[in-house]
Amino acid sequence: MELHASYNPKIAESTWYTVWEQEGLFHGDENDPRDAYSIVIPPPNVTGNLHMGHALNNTLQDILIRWHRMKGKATCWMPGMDHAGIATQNVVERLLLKEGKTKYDLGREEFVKRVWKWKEHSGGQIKEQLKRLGCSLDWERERFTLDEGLSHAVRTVFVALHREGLIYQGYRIINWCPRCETALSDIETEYKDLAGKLYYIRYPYEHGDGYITVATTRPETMLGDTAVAVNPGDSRYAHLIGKKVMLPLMGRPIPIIADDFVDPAFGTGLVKVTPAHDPNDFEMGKRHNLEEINIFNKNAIINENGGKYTGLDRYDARQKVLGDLQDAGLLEKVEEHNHAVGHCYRCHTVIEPYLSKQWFVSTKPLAREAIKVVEEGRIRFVPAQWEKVYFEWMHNIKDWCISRQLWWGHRIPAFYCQDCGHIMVELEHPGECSMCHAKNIEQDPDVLDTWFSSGLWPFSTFGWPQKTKALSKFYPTSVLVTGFDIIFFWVARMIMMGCKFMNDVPFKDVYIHALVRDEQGQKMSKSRGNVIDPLIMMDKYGTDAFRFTLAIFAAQGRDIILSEKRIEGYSAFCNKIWNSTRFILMNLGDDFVPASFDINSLELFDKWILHALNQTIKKTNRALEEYRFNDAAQTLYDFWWHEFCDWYIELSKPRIYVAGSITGAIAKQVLYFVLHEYLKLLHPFMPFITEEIWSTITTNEGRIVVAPWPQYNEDHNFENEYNDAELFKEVVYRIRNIRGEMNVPPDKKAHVVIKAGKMIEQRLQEQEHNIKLLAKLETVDFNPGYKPDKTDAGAVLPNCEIFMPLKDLIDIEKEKARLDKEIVRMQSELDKVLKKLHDTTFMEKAPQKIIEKETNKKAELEGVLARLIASKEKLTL
RNA sequence: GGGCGCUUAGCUCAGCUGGGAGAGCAUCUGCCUUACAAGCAGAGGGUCAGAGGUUCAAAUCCUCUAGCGCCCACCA
Repeated sequence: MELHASYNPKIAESTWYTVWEQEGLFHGDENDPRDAYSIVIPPPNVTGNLHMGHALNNTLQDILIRWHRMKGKATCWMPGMDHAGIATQNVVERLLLKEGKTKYDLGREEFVKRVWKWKEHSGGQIKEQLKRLGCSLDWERERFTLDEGLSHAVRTVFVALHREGLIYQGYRIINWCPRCETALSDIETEYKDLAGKLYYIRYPYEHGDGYITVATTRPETMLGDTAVAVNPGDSRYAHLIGKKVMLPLMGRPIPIIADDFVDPAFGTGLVKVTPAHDPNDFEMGKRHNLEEINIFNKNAIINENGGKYTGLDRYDARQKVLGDLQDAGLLEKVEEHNHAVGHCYRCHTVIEPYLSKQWFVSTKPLAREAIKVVEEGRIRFVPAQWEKVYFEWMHNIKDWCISRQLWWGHRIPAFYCQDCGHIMVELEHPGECSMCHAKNIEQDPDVLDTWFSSGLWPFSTFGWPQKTKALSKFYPTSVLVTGFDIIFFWVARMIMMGCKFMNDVPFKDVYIHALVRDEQGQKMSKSRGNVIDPLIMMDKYGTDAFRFTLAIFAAQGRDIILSEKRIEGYSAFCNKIWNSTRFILMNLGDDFVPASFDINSLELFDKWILHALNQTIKKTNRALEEYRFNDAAQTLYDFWWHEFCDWYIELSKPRIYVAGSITGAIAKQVLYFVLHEYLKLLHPFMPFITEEIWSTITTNEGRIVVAPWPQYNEDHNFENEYNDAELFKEVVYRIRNIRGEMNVPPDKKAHVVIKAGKMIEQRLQEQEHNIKLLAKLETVDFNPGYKPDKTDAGAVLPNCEIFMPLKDLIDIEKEKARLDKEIVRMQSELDKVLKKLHDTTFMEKAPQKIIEKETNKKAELEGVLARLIASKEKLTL
């Protein structure tokens, strides 16, 4: 049993993942009789590279999965990727552009082939990166949203919803990205407040002199105006209703109509109505039977309906229109005006409200059940505040535009008879028209919104619509771990689809974690230079340190700005674990055999550390149960470094250094036991280093991946011993403090005298050798009647006093200052306590327990203070 | 226009159901003590954004204010 002199993460990280995978330890077996614990991965885009968000998201999932695997659950973590319609198509289009080609040069079939090729070639790098991160995914089950099985599930859902009337085709205003050349859903449009302008334009009356003035932010759309509207209650314009104005530039008479939508207080109270390019105007157009004139082509270039502006880009058209209006004296004024402008969430181009025929999901009926399951607590959001966000959106949900004019994605299973126009929605190509039996059938060219298929992810991946064993074993999944940014896109859709098609919730908990700010994460990071690449971090500090940092950062909150310094700090922790293990192994000896130990033979600090370990197990479990990853990580950190290493290991040294001693044998067993148990506790956070060490210290116990999770042990509950040890630690700490403050270096021989009552004296006397060891003392005297000398430095504890005779080494002024500081601190503590105890309402109303506590504190502080003052007086004599 | 979150040590952040302010890094002092200098021991540093309220007691609960950030919303 031997380890290298310092921890090199690269060795463990290059070894273990392959072993785990080869041994099939990550596979979730649907025939496993044990309780299931399952998670589906939020499928990363095939375009993806592991970024900080993925790293956090998957680290947390891996912690949960590994934890439950060790707890003996039948665990399954479903891996896979998302074809990511727009995002992926954009990437490949960009690649083509480098060859000077567009997708149209290739044609649809060839283009899609290219995307597949690209996907096979480079799309899988994130898979390797997830392995690098240590994610214990069940790769045997890996799925892709566009694979045959999932595509079948998508068609099945589409057809079923269509049969029920929950999917329909409609001619409506949707959000159109002129760059991606596709429709988008409402939530795929990001609104940004931009500084724009409000243009006041004069529309002359059709007959006679005069004009009215309308205000607009998008003057170019006037080319498609088919009316001007006023509020029916607006007395200023009542007389105009029914009259006509002449649309400038186009020379077309349009009516003035009355509609409640118009806000008399905005602009002039007169609104130009462009039904084809504004959702409100569209509604108004419907109410008033207005003509819908589409003036844009799919690239937001003015089409043949735009008169002389035909062929101009929307912004060029805007300038030209404004110039012409100006020349005609029809541009009354221009005001600064901030307003929200929609942008494509993939390419950030300004979207255009665009009238077109699209497929929609009628979401209200699906939302009802999805709301209910959360209300009833069948799905729980953690932190709970996100339920509110969820409800807010679900209650106001609007129909979901699911058709995309892309080539990469699930082709919509709607088939059009070219002869009679009949529309058939079928799982497979119908062959002939079910109405006229013509064979001239064409499938809808559009594909489905990527999120349509991801909405089925929790059940489609397990084989649905087949009734597979895996599906019944692992659905509903146990928890979904994701960021709040996709609650609407994904979480809500999964809940709706799961409830609809599985008749059950897709997951029981939704853990929403914070968002990590990364290079994409926005403005702040780049300028501040705090961009952090997970792959570089893993390279520099090791995966375990990186994961541990993410976990300890994963407290509730919204933004995480990771600091590299902290990762570095926790890499030191890895080294600490490594070296402390090395110490243990060096000292166990070749003949060491792990064995259970007799409780009765344990010494004080054995019991103390077992008690502390026990508490650590309890706290870690509780924290993980509540998704408080940071608390769990912090608990594990503190225990190992500040309890086990700082105290237990140090105290074990004299015991184990004596060859063949009984006390040494016990200490060795305890050292081994604590290490053995602790590695398991740490494993979900740091899979690699723990497996590496585990493989060295165990035989015939299998991999730590599947080792039994430590249990809280009632027999290891040593409250009294724990308190005794804490007293001892306090004494050592005080002596060290004197040494530090009075500049007594370790090589200077030092002595202390402890003055205490019989009980305390006896307890400390038992630990005399340990006090000497840890405070580096020559001697410790116990003398209840000790009269301190002027040259003694002292410390006062509630139940004992410590003196360190310094003779000529003493610096009286320094010692005075040290005591003064202590006196001031104690005095202010005491003042606070006295204030409470003198407060009659406090004495009346505070719980007895608190009063007792304060009373004890008072006595304690008074005693300490009196002795401190006495010590100080001695100095001045 | 609604809704939400954040503001705690120089920096990055913890602090669950209200009862003696914490971590990592940085800083200062002393140590290469045979597991670890990626270390050991000690120290300094915060009227917990501000104001008010509830309470015997508030970093913690409530209200308001300020600053920062996010989400939602059809005001041209």
